[in-house]
Amino acid sequence: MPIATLGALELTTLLAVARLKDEAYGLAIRRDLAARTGRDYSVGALYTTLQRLEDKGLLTSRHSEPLPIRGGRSRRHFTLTGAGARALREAERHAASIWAGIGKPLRPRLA
Amino acid sequence: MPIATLGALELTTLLAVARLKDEAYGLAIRRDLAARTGRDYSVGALYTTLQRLEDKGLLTSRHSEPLPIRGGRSRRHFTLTGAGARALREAERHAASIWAGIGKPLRPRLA
DNA sequence: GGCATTACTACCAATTTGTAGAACAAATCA
DNA sequence: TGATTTGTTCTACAAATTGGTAGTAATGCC
Repeated sequence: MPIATLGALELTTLLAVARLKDEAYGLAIRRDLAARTGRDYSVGALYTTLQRLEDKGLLTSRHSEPLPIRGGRSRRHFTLTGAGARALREAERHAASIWAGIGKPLRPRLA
Repeated sequence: MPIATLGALELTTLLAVARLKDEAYGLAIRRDLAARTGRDYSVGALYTTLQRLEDKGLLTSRHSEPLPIRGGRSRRHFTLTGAGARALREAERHAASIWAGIGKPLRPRLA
């Protein structure tokens, strides 16, 4: 069996969680995804993915206290686990590896 | 219509073709993939992918003359099309976008 | 209380992706 | 000629990932 390789949406989602830190809950992640990728992922697609990432041990979640704002119900906050961080480093290495040796015009600047 | 997003193997394959240039034919691509990714893709997986990429118009192929070496039968050589190059640039932008804002600690040695 | 808003769950459908591996083809070598 | 090497084609499938819909829950506002 392969080394549990991440799907495209899984990687994007994991990165969104890493980026959003304390603000990493479902709908915020969904907004981040939309902004980054230019497309809307359905609510179902997102939560399915988050759940799968948690099942794989790359994320954990906890429910927050409700907030005193309109619609401020409890949010499910996600955090990277150690394995999640490792998976990202692994993904990074993989990206660097497959892009290596590709000429400037086609090469990404991951700065 | 979204610009037919590339699968993981499709992207890796496309990059291998870009890198190998004149030496981009089936089995050489397969060796490159193995070296880059650390895993062996089956012959079927590779040619299926190459065929898909050609169907999508991202690659073209032509058969070479046989070579005067042992087992030197005609090879099917692949080249990037304009659309293929564009797809790579698109993939590059996408990668840059999803990785943007991710702190150094998660992206250790990025070439 | 009733409504709009924000958020998550459950369940299911469908597409995409990757796989195996045998068969076929053509070349040199002995 | 027959063995060996390199290379491609085919087919049919298995599994993983992604996408969608509808429903439920909690909150403040009026």
